[in-house]
Amino acid sequence: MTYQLFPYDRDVADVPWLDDREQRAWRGYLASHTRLMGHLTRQLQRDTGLSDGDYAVLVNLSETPGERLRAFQLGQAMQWEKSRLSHHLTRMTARGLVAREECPSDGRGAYVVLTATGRAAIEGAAPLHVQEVRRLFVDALSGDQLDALGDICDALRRRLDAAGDSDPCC
Amino acid sequence: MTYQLFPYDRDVADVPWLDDREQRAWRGYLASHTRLMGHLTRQLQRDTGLSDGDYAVLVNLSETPGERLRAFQLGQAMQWEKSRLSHHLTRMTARGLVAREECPSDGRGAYVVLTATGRAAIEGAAPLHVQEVRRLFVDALSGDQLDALGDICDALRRRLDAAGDSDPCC
DNA sequence: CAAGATTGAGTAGTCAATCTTC
DNA sequence: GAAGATTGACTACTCAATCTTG
Repeated sequence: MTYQLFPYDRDVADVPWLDDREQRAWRGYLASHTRLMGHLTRQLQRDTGLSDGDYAVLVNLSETPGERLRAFQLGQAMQWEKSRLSHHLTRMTARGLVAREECPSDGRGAYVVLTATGRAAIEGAAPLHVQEVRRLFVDALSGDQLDALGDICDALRRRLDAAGDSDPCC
Repeated sequence: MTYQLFPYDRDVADVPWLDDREQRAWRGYLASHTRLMGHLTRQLQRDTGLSDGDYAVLVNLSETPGERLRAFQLGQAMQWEKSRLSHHLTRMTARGLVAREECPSDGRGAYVVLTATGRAAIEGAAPLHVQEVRRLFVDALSGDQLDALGDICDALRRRLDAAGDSDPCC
């Protein structure tokens, strides 16, 4: 199975290429995210032993009353495929960071629960992580830029909603 | 991914937490990127058989005079670890998308060259991909927003440069 | 049958060690 | 010794198939 050129089943000849302004925004968006997340990921792993995925799971659970979520809720919040989530939870369970519990109201379902170990891990990691986010993101931008970026990301999210983004996690 | 930040219910000494405006920008930045890239990645794979990584390699090569780059240049452009690049080039070579060539001026080095197959692949994929980028990104934003985002991403990269981002690819 | 979730196989990425050449 | 690059082992993600319950 290979590269395979796709037949032009859509009218793609009329799609205009990106102009300079559009290229600058798009490529800058991609490049800044790659570099920034690369830095934060390495910092987190080195200083706390947690991956980005670990951190995301722990944060979502810690923010919930009862420190528990149904697996599918967790998957939706993180936009993860269900199999990715299941595999990851298996690994985190083996490390003692989370636990699985049966769901009384739905026999198919499973709760994911924060353990004491998991709580300690996120409480230790969060301040270090926030420090880096502040240093490399928040403090690099003006207040106006933060607001503008918030608006931009909202617009992108609305567009994805309108486009009926087919989500593998739902 | 560091999706969200853990809200402490007690004061954390010396770590200024993110306020609402900062949280909105940071979480929006992460969430919008996750959703947008997820959509584009699936579209690219489904319609062209190329992964994000394949596409990035092919674009970088196709934009170069001679359609060739030293491996380390390619790695820097994409911010990839050298081992990741090497493994990926091995797979792309097996599929006939790129080829390796010896470097005359430096016996240690290797050139990565676009093949005719690779050129056909990127030429077929690019219009479809650009169409999606335009639909979900460019057309979702105003001209002012595109400029603002360009400025924001430049600021982020300047901060990373100044921070002496320790790069695994260099 | 649809939804929630898990499993296994195959593919991709990371880390450390290695090799060659400068 | 350092830079460019590759390799192998281990870990992580994707896709399709499966199982159970609603």
